[in-house]
Amino acid sequence: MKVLSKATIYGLRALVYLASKKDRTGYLNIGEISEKLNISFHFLTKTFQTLTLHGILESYRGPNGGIALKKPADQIFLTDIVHILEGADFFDKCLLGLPGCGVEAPCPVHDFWKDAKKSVKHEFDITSLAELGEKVSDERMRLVS
Amino acid sequence: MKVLSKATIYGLRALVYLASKKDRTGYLNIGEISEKLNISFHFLTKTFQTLTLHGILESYRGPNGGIALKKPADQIFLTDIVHILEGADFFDKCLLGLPGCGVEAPCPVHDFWKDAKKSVKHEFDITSLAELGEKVSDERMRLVS
DNA sequence: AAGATTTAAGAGTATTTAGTCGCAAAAGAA
DNA sequence: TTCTTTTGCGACTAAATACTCTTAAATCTT
Ligand code: SF4
Ligand code: SF4
Repeated sequence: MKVLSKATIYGLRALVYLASKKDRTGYLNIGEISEKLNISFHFLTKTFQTLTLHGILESYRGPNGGIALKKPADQIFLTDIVHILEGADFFDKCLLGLPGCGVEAPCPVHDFWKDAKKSVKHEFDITSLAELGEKVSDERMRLVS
Repeated sequence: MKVLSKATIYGLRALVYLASKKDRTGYLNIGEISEKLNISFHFLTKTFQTLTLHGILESYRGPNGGIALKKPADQIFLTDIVHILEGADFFDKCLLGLPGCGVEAPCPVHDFWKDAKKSVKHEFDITSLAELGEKVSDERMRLVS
């Protein structure tokens, strides 16, 4: 049950890492993040650019530059990230790949799939980067293999 | 939230179609299925071969040959299909792509993701091809765009 | 036995996703 | 001004996924 692309996975891991460093002020260096989380620097940079473009991050070039969350971490939710990195229709996809999920005649798995999506979406809606960041720092959950 | 590959999607659609034709006896022609469901013949054939190899289907060559379910449709569940076509670890994947889901230190989304997977798995466990096939024939739900 | 039908199998191609590289642009430091 | 640091951006390469095509093997029909 792989639901997220690598770009989204890396972006999320990096954002949670960022949120877990809430004490540190200023910008966080992308090179450092990519090293700590063992993610390709250039690949991560591209994802960050997308997030910057969409108002999740703020970036700054030059010495001591880097990225920072543009809003408080408790105001950024998984749904926001996923809609940006996977597309606005992320939660509107048919399990059987049929077009126009929900709008036209439903496919035979409709009955349970619409509920499953709804419940996952709800979790994504209420889970903030702040919450995940705290879990990482408090309960030493891992972000890296 | 795309969770299934095209091979699995086509395979499932075809199996449900097959189950919906429970009145028809003998083997069902792959060419007919691919035409009715608008799926590439050769692509579908390969998926069917995998399913035959794993005891879901029975195939027969020559005139009036084709495929048929090897077991009654109410004894084949979505979990069976998905484990064959997507891999036995289908329900053991980390949302953040970390290895060893559940066995080692969990990732920060563990709390809700393990429940989400469990509940989807439960639905896959109890949903049979017979059930889906009946929905297609009785309630004219669609299997094709 | 010869020919037609239909699945099996494997090679080949195209598209998407993932990852890499090089250089331009912004900003600070010397 | 010149050099260094660091993000922005586009081109390039690699790998995985999604098809497509050709030929072989099994089976029936005549
Ligand atoms: S059925 Fe469920 S999955 Fe298929 S189209 Fe309707 S909502 Fe989407
Ligand atoms: S956390 Fe959830 S998703 Fe991540 S490894 Fe543990 S169970 Fe898997």
